[in-house]
Amino acid sequence: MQPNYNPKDIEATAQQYWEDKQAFRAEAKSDKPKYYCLSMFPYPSGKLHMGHVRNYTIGDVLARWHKMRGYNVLQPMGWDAFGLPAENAAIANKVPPAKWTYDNIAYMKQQLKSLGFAIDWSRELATCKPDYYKWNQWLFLRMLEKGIAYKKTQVVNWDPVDQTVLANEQVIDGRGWRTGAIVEKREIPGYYLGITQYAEELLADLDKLPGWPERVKTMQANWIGKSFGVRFAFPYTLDGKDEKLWVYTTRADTIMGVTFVAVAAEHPLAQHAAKSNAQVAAFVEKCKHTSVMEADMATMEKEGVDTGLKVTHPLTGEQVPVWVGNYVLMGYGEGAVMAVPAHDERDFGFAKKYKLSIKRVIKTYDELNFEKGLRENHLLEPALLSKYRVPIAAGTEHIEEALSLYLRFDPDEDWKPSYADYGFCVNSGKYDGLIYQQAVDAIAADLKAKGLGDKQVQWRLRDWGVSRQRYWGCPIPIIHCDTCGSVPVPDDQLPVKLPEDCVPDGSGNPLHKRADFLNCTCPKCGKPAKRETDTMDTFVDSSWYYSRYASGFKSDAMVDEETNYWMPVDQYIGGIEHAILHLLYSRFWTKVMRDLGLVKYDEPFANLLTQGMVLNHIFSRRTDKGGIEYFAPEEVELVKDEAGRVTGAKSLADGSTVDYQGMGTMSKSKHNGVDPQALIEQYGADTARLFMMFASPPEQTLEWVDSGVEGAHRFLKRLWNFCVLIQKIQETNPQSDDDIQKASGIYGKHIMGSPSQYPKVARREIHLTLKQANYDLTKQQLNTVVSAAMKMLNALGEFPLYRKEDFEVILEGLSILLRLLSPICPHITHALWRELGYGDDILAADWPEPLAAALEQDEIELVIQVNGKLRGSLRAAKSADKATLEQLALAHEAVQKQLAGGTAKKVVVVPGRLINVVI
RNA sequence: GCCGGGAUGGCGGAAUUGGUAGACGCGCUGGACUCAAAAUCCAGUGUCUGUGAGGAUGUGAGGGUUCGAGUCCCUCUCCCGGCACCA
Repeated sequence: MQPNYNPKDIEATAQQYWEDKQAFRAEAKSDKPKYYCLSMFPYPSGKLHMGHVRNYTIGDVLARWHKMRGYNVLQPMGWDAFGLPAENAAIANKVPPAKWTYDNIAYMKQQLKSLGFAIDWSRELATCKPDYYKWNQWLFLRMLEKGIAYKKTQVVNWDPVDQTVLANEQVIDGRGWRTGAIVEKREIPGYYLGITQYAEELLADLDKLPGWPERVKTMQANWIGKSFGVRFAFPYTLDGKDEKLWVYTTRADTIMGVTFVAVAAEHPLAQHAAKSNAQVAAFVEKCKHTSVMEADMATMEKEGVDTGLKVTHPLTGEQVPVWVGNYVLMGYGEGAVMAVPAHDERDFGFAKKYKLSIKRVIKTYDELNFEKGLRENHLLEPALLSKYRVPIAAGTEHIEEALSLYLRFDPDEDWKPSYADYGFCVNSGKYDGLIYQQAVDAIAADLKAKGLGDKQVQWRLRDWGVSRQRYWGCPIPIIHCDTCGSVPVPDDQLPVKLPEDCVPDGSGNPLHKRADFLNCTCPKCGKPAKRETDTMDTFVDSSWYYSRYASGFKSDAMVDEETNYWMPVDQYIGGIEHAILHLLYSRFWTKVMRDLGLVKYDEPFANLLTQGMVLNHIFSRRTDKGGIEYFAPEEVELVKDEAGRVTGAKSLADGSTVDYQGMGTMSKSKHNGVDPQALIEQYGADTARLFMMFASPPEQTLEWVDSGVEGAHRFLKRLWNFCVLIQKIQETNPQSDDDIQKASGIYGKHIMGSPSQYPKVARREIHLTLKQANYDLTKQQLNTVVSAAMKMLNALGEFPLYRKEDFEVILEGLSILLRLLSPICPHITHALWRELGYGDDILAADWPEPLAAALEQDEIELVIQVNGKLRGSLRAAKSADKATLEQLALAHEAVQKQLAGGTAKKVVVVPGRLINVVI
């Protein structure tokens, strides 16, 4: 055994051992229960960053832990290899995205291997390979046949200078990131996948996922957004023709408070008004430059203009003005909304801004309760006043004043959130007094009778637009023929291969210039035709890779029967940022595959662990052109205020000022990723893994700091040194108490306390800590598993070897410690397990379980509190009953001191824990 | 803005789910070893107060429930993730 811990040697040796034994190859034939452990595959951005190390170490710990507990484990790995960064790299370095991507994969694969992950590399895949993306195309064609895929117009960001479509990420404050040009909205045709056809099932099946975090299920449910409302129409006459303006609302109870209607700029009514009204025309034009992003839509200044047109209120018959609003989107719902300024915050602000009338039609339950509470109590109670936040002195009798303060509805003042609360109708004619559901029922019935509307279920979820006007993606298998229109590529001509030698230059899709790709013959009529140049959203690639891993990689089928053995994934691990889109798309894709008879499962991921993001500082600066550039944290010097908070930064290169953007996810595009390579080279993979797991629990956001790496490494060195010592003692083959004392160097020295108690205490500590660690593993709280291993080493190291049998306690404890630590630090534990002669392969060892006999104790310590404050403690027999404990506590000097001769009002005894004396 | 989550010493975090707040580690301070340094080992370390035993105070802010609140309830502040073309 080497006297010093040398991670380079032992890690290489351990990895070679696993390689030789093909230790992580998964076979679908097994008597053992299966465990499919999957970490989200990486985008090959160039180098791993700490988020990857965190993600894959968590997965590896769980995979190895299950392997040791007797499961048949599959842990695969691959590459989410299509995407925008490859094109950006091509623009910057003039290298084809394919070459850049394959080089990155090679480098990152070697990085992953050096971390010692228990991956079955025989199942590696890359989504940019034709044998993979062929099946994207094949399934897309099946969806087309079933009417799940279809074509319609989509709105995109258009950079007028580069003449190209921009991703949302590439639009900074309404301008193109490279050109600084003001971005325009453009409508172009594109393909959509009908995920809304599965909305009901996607929502309902969340209940079949007990192994998912509640927060993720809540987010998905809110995203799908099932709502029960009323769709109805405002009739109007235009150019002598009777027309209807349709809207949808979930608040039909407020319909009598409608004072205007707002339509999108692209709505036919707005378009009509624009023809004769220059003001409307100008506004419609201006709306072309508003953002397509929801976050921008929600925060931007709400603006509008009166079209001068009027529609008829379907129930009152009143004439209602029609406005164009920049906050109404043509693509969503009807492209028009009813406005009830009294009970909707957005409408309220809009009405006040443009001096439109506000009509109150709802009185809330709170108002009713408040009024009732006041009248019944006569006196104003503080609790009631504070609950309703009425600024009036408590205890007075000014009931009418309090009522007027709370009940006052004043459109001249600011909006109050309570205006949007549910309640009962007022100022609503025949509907007065009806509560929400009654009012909605009555109003829907009346509208239906007039043929102007009905109840309708609506979803927030929209169909999935999959067309991307980009080169580095999976080609959409469509051929455009002048005679036959859009024709699907026949199955036997799949895959439509993407040429791998293009170099994008930022001005549109290079496929447009590739005659060899573009020109083809129409499969229907045989005439010359053009290929579709749009490629698929990369979320398509990641929507089914898990089922491909789990199958035999057949060239003649998307998946095979093996997928039904491994699937669903038993543990999926990935960043919380994927909580909605990726996970929802994957669930949808699985259900489509199931309906096509390809797979037999409804849901792809049985258990989900959402890893917290690894954050680092973000620094950026505007370029001369108005675009944006990012600086890596190592390129700048922080500027801090007196409180030590980061306020800005300076470039180390030229001392110029750089903007501080706060903390954010490590990413290639923001240049704030930390490469683990230096860490691995200096300290080894085990230290990197240990530190990452110890830093915080998996689900928690982690702000990157590397202080503490030393500590993790120190622990491994201490462990190594301790094992060296133990091996030396072992080699002396001690036969007596004297032998063991001589070997451990305590012979003839005085030992404090009673040496016979030490092994018992240490052994209990080991088993108790193991119990906690095993429990933490089930909770996937891995940072405290590391603490447990540290505690065990502390316990073993503190304990003097006095009797011959004490050495057995050490050997037992050490075997527990090594096995517990092995999923986190597989290399060092592999080496030590063999060195100390426990066996050949720690992976084949049984997982340790705490022994009841080691945990037993007959006396326990109880805490004594007086009025909930800690005042002392006492030792009592484990079997002592409540009355005995109460007597002991009352007799305790600390309690006597507090009582000062008085008597206790009450004594609370919590068995095994504490006694609280109330005086 | 909307949806979801978070906030505990100088720092990362722990707390058996309402029962001893600060486990474990980092950092810092002091000491041992050394010609010296590194490494290693030992001791201390929330804050205030006290020579000391001790006392007071303390889990983002404010209020509430309880014998007892980091944990439950209400209100607020700040931070992070997502918002449909980053992946």
